[in-house]
Amino acid sequence: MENKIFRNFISNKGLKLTKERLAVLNEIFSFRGHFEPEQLYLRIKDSEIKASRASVYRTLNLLVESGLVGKVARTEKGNVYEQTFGQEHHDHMICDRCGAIIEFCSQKIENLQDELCKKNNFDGTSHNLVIRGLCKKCKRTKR
Amino acid sequence: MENKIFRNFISNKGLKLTKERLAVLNEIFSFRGHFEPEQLYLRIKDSEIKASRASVYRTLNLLVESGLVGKVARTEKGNVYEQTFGQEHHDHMICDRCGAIIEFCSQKIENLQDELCKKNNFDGTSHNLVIRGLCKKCKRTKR
DNA sequence: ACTGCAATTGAGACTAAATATCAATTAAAC
DNA sequence: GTTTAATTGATATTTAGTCTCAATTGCAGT
Repeated sequence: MENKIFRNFISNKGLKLTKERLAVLNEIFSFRGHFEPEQLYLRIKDSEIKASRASVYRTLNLLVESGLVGKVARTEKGNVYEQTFGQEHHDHMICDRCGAIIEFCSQKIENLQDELCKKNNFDGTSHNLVIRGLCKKCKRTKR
Repeated sequence: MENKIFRNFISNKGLKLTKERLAVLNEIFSFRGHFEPEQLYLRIKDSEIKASRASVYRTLNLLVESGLVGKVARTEKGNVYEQTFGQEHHDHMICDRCGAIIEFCSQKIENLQDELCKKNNFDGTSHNLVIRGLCKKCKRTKR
């Protein structure tokens, strides 16, 4: 399914469907959860159909543009991504010490956002909410 | 006022109140709005009491720790900061077409976030909410 | 299937933000 | 004033991500 969407996206943009791009797509959709580009590259480097670090980064940008992948956040260490196709919307809490990511969703917050958009005459299409602080574990071992 | 808070913070941590640290503090509180470390360094480099790039970065971290300065976001180019002392908290809507930035604040959303943190045993210290879409003007002139 | 060609790849160079190093300096406690 | 640990600054280092460019490859047209 994501495969079809990607083919469509590529073709609409007049780009080429290369094995490297498919390798990146498949690797990302072979698991669930968050990932960083470098990790992704290391996985692909050891897989059947390989792709270089440059191609991984390039494809990642295409996938974000296509809507199949989303940028969760930019941390001290770099970008964190996740697949967005077929996933329910959710927001994130990120631990500043250990980097743990907690997902949550709140229909109430969504509703309030819609309300605020109306009030400001803004046609909202997406949003990104990140709460930072210390996770359960880290707040126990302060400092 | 921020001066006093900073002196307190420094003294409580058993650190030294150096002219370089004061130079950074004063430079930041001499204007309002967002800023990037490099810009800040360039301003300080040309001011009366100078500080090196390294000291600017080091002091910036101290100021964030003290709560006088907040990290607004981490962009592709680096961190963006703002003074937080004496400023009201706000979130942003960003227009995908013209880049317009609309500030808004909602106590209801803040409260819901606090609630969610409690529920997840998360010690939230800051949050960042960005809503993207089309602003008033741009949604009128659709495509 | 063959051809032509623009898009793509990969290895490594490059960029830029931020941190680390360490000898010289300095704030501040006594 | 002396002592001492914290701080500074010039520079080296790190690291995520982009750029370069010759070699390769997908694909449209025939």
